[in-house]
Amino acid sequence: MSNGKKSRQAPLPSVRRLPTYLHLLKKYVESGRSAVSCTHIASELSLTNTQVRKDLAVTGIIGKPKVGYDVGELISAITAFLGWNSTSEAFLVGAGSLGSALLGYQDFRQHGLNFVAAFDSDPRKSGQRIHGCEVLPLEEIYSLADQRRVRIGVLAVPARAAQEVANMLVLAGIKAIWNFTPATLEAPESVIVEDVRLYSSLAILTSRLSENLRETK
Amino acid sequence: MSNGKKSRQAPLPSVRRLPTYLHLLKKYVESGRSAVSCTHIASELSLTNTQVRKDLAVTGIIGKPKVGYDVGELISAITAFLGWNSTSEAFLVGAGSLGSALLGYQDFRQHGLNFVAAFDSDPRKSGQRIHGCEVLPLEEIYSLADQRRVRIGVLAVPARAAQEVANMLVLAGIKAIWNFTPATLEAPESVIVEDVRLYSSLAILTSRLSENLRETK
DNA sequence: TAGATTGTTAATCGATTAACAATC
DNA sequence: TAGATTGTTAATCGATTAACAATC
Repeated sequence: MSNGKKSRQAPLPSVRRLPTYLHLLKKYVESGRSAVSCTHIASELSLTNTQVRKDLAVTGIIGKPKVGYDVGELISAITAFLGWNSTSEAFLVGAGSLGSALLGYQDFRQHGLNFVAAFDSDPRKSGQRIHGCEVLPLEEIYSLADQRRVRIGVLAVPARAAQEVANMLVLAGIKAIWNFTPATLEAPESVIVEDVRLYSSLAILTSRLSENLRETK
Repeated sequence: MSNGKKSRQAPLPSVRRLPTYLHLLKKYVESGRSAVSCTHIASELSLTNTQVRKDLAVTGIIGKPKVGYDVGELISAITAFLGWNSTSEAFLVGAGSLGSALLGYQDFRQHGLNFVAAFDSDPRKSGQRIHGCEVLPLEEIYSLADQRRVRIGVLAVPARAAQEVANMLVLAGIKAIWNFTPATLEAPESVIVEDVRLYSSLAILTSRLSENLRETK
């Protein structure tokens, strides 16, 4: 039952590591380095060279034995693979302090994300501009999503409002939701939901910390 | 060569999921539910019941066949396991918009993190208060870290300053670094480094999105 | 009691790591 | 040429899932 368009999905752990490689490679460009080997990247990031090689392979890059990879080519390959060579229009929902901070990330535009408007349920925020982005009442999501072809919704509302706002985004035709709330969202199969899970990261930190403290006691 | 204090480390993926369970359980408390089964949690979060059971087991909780787990007990067990039943003093470094947003997260105090001061290299920010937290010049890290027993450093500086500030935190005797920058940090074995990796999350989102767009074309 | 659920052992799956031939 | 490095196949490792006896 071999399906022709299977296209061998890249392993998620590999995709997650690609931005780290990209960050390192950009430093190399600044320092004038033009080629780099997996061995070198691996030792820099405390990984194994085989892992780096496999990760880079998912982007389709081809290296040269004995030389390694061309830094510029590698940057292009990763950037293209991640879809960071073009931008998608995005809405921010929830213009609180986290939301405002996200609007201020100028770097997002170089990483596929272009905020075209922000929304907030608080009427006092309507009409304000945050980092150059206009804040609008929630209800205007629908008309504006139509007008601009907005693909991404960034969710930075309080957890209890998350599902309701997610529903609105889906209804507005958004293709992907970047969820900064701790809520687990329900959405149709066709809509991509990516959870940031800040508290998962904090959980790792604090559980290891309290483990250490127990040990040294 | 069996080492008595091996203590069978909990799998990281399990630890990452615990906060999600906790979030759900707290909603149950509000709605008055007092017991819950793995099957129920699993269907709510689109996981398998075996996975939920294994995850909960790492906290040491014991359930009752036919009944499930007591919601209150389960909340206590997860909270204790993650070290969220007490707080550690924390420094924020980098009082930009992201840093300010983090200082505003009141919820962190319920999750083991208590900001006692913020630091920024910009002298114009010194003396300001952000969400009740005083902003101090970077150099004062050392004296203040001594004074309060500060365990956690939260890094929200620009990537190019990350390593330098991390070094300062280590020198100041910090036990764990929560790294919001995309930089890969070097630190002694004994210091816990937990990376938030916002761009890894964004990479998953945009790569899946551009994959979808290619398919529908 | 019957049936749902726990706790645990075994099977499966996927990612990481090791090994090695091909190459410039 | 010799040696470092790539690309790829095989072995290992750990996490997820399945199976099932014990239990209230």
